[in-house]
Amino acid sequence: MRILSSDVKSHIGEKVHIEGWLHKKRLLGGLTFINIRDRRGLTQVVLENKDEVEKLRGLQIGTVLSADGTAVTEPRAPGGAELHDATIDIFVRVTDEPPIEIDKPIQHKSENLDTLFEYRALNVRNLQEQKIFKIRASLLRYIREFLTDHEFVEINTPKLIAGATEGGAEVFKLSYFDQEATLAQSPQLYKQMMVGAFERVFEIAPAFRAEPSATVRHMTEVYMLDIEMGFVNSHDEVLDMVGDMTLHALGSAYQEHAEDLKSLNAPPLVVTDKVPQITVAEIHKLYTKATGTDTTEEKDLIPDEEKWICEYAKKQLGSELVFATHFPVEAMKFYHQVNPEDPTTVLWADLLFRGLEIATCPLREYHYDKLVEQMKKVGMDVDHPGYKYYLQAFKYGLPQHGGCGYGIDRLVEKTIGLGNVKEATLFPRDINRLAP
RNA sequence: GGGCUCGUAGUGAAGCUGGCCUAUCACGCCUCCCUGUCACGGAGGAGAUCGCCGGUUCGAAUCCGGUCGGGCCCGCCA
Repeated sequence: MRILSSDVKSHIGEKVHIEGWLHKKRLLGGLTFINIRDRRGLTQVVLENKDEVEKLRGLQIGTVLSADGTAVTEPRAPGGAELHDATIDIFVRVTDEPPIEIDKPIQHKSENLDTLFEYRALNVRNLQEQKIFKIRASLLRYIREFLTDHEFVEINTPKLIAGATEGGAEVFKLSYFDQEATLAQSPQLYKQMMVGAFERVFEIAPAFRAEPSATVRHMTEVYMLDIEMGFVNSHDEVLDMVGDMTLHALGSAYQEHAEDLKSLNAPPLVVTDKVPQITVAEIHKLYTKATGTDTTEEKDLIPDEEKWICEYAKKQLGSELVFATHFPVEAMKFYHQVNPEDPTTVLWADLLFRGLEIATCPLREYHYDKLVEQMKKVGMDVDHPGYKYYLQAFKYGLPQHGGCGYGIDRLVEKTIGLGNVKEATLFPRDINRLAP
């Protein structure tokens, strides 16, 4: 019966059987230590019998094996327990020398990220590297937990779609039998349609962007959390939901992974009970005053401004999370709702975290006639199959609604304090990389 | 797409104002020694036509041109 590494200490005095990968060997002459890795971590096994050590001759790290031995308490052992009088049994012999070392910190210097991804299948065997993806899984779990608790229904929408969905980002085109199809840049239109059925929906899925961006914050395939909620009376209701969800996910992950985050040099989390809001116009004003670079004419926030306002929010407001609200109407998308109290702005906010935009959270235009008008204004074909089914939902009744498009990769990157969104992604896709 | 920058054993780096480079170091690998290691330690060893092509030169890892491949910033970006 196999037991796992973390359970060895609860079987002291018993003969136990463990299975895993050879993670490290240290031969000290008459005494040999090996570390066996399983899904929980490492077990130190002591081999004193020369025949057992000889079984490992020529075998490399990664060899799959089992060990049978007596679990003993040993203060000198990592974790306080280890296996003695062990015999080993080899399952899979690995004789090729691995191209990278996995028992030492994995290089994350930007110049070496290419090597990181080249050997991704191997470097996630590094215990530190694994933590990134366990934390990612936890963040997703807490997000699902929060949304489910708030009566959101998780949906799945198609990624193969007919023609252009919207202006903006470039789409990937592909042949679909005798038609042309595109890969979805976002589930935007579908999630809005589903408000008509479920009121509250969310989806966690990849989105595809054919932008030739070569930066530390862009990929061509990104994991998006999309949320949409109906019957909202104000933009703040949406921002509160997204803000509270983020606080729940971050707070819980920071608690669950306190040690992991510390060992990854993640910065301590500085947040308040509610995510503070600052208008874009105010940010431009503050930034211009502080740096001398005039951004008051910009319609969006420039990258340096995003960094600056996050520093400002942390120092002045005690929060590393901040909403930049009221984007100017010049930057609006056809489905955004113009601010009824100030037609020069739209009810659209971006959630910024540690210097980076991680979510965009607008209130939608929900009146059929107004929406059609806004679409026609930007030259969209409302009869195109990409839009006509979307408009059906509005024609037959959608309440006021809003939501967000939320970059999961960016959230993970910033939570851990990594420098590049690709480091938070197992198999990143960018202009140059399509494999592994 | 524009600008800048980098390419040297399996990995990470040094050398790069030309010759002392027959290319250095660390980790990994191989052999041997070592009974408490945990980035074990010690002795020895193998492993690189210095991304590729061409040029300048008596001589190129080093200078020049081209090319291929990375990276960073800007732009683009539901």
